[in-house]
Amino acid sequence: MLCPGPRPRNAAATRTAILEAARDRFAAESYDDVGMRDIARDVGVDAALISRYFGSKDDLFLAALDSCSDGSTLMSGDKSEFGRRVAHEIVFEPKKAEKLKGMAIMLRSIGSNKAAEMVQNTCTARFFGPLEEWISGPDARVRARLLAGFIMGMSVSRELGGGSFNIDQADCEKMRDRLAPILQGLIDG
Amino acid sequence: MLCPGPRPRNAAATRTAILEAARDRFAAESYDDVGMRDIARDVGVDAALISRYFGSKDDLFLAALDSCSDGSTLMSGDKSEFGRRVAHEIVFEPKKAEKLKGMAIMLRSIGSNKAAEMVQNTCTARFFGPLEEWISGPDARVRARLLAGFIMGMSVSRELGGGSFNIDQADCEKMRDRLAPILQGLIDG
DNA sequence: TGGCTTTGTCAACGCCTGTTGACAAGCGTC
DNA sequence: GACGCTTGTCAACAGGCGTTGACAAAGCCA
Repeated sequence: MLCPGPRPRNAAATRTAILEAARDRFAAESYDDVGMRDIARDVGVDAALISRYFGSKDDLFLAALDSCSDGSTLMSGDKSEFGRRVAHEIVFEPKKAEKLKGMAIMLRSIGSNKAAEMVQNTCTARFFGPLEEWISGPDARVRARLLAGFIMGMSVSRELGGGSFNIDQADCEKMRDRLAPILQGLIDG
Repeated sequence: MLCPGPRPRNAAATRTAILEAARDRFAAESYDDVGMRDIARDVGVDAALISRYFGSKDDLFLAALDSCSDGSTLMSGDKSEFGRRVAHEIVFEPKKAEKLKGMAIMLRSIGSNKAAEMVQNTCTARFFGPLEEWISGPDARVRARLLAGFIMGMSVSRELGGGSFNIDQADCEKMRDRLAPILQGLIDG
């Protein structure tokens, strides 16, 4: 998306472009691996401009995290179909789902000392909390934690497999069909 | 464990001490966050010595990973008790379990570009593979992936909660009791 | 047109990193 | 004791990082 010639003067558009680039970068690489100059290059802008618009790298990271849709989008739709729906997304639409970009960012940087606290706070406020409320019923907190753990765990498992589960289409369907009732069981109580 | 005065001349012991310190560091912090000087300070040695003994930081990381007991220790014991045993360890003995230190290292650094490939290879060779073999039966690969995902996911979930599940003792027991049959179900087929 | 603010670029700073080669001291052997 | 190998230390390097302040140019307003 880089164009020759000077960048048009449009602060709002530039700011948005930076934020989007940051979101993509942080969803694909860890906090430490993402450099201000990388993001700047994506946008076609000087790295100094990011500092001016967003303050520090931490602030940019938080802004990127906040700009993602929260876990509540995961909870939209029929509650009785949650298991099948989420299992399908996990197995067949790994990161295409824009709704999970926030989770991708958190998973990427959970290991980084500099980002851990920000990630934990965001996760509690925008993922664990809403999920727990939405589930409701007895032991909601326990079930929410198990649910969140399983969902994130499958993402990690795929990541550890090098970006895919390394199984064929038929096995993917089997995985989905095994996963769905487990997730649904945690929803139903 | 730092002593005043010069370090006694004992290459083997020093090498071992470096390896142990590296293992602990990498299990607690990401590849990027762990510095050669940090490890050196833990051992009470100069950072240059690590380079001489282990080559590069990558080599040290791999050596630390290799020195951990592999996933097979997770599979020791009665297969029919796997669910209860592992669920208990996950909930009540998070990282005390030395047997999971290798997994801790992998989880810490899975997000880092520089460590990702090493982690993926190690994980496949020493965790996914053995688990898949051990499970056996129909859809072993699918069940192994789900199992591994769930186990790791609970570690991530705890990490995202700031190092604990933030639930009381009674809820911990409930979590264990819900987790156990799910894991066991994946073992039994 | 002349000034003023906004928007973006550029060069540089200080800091931290992994790694290297020269140097010092311990220790066994002749 | 003198040699030589081993073990550990020290200082320095090159490279990358986030951030800063000075500067250039664009657009707006009088």
